[in-house]
Amino acid sequence: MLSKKTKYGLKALTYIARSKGDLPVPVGEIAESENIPQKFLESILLTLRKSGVLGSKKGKHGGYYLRQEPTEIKMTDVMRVLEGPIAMVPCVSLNFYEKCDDCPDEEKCSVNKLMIQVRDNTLQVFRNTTLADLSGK
Amino acid sequence: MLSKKTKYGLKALTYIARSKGDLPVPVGEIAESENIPQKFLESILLTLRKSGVLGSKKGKHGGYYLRQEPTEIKMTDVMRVLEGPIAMVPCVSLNFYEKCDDCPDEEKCSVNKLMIQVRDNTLQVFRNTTLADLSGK
DNA sequence: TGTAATTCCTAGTAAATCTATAGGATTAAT
DNA sequence: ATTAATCCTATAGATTTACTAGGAATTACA
Repeated sequence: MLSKKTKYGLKALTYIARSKGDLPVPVGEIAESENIPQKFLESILLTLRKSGVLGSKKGKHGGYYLRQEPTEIKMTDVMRVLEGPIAMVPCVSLNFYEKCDDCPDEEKCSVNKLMIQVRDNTLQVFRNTTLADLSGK
Repeated sequence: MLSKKTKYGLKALTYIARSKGDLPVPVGEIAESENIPQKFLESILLTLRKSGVLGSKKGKHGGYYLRQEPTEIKMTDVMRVLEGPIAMVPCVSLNFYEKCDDCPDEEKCSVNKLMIQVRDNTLQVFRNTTLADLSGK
């Protein structure tokens, strides 16, 4: 299941991508428009900023803005920041690999084989989708 | 992330599919061989039985057995029993659909569109994979 | 210079979910 | 009878999720 954090994050990014003008977008505006608890959204946008997806400006007329064009912002990156590993098991994760403590031999593990397929298919979707696709730009 | 319940369940099913002979397979044997806590595995196999994937026989020489050929047991069914919805958001689930309480219009929701693609790709894998593929039979 | 509007940061908390464990009742083979 | 299994209910500890609280720091602008 997708966490609310990720869902809210994606909606907020979409909102920012669609917003007109050069002014950074304040959290309050996004929260109200997208029905997201403001304080929660604050913390989400903060992690997106720390990961380099968003930039921010403090103070009056401050807010958040995209650091790249929507066409350059890939879902693989966004999803990894918000949701964590794309793979369903760590032993199949490209960016967050971990060996299973049960499983003596990954090569022979039936779950491993199945989850590699799922990972590859999901990855294909996220690699071929950018924020521009989400926001219709 | 895949729950341990699902992971253990898949491993157990694979083990049963690979086991020779007509005798039902006792939980203790699977638990030991696959490094799964026995009591936990008991409850997992119980839900697989209640859902119709497994049959069981009580008492001495009892245990669990497949109710269909491995080639007939699809991952879509097994995953739905063990893990629940295949979709990452309820508003995109075929078998467990629920409207989002935030989102006023699904048609216009960027998350919705993206998750439909992920769902379809994942579904394709699970529909084309049976227990026979996992167990190498 | 002061005030309002914003991000930034740390901490905490209530609820849900996950991962089991406990203890026995029931059933069947020998 | 004894032994070896499944079946059933309850519960407990750990982790994660989804927030909330409170205020410090920064900036625009009157």
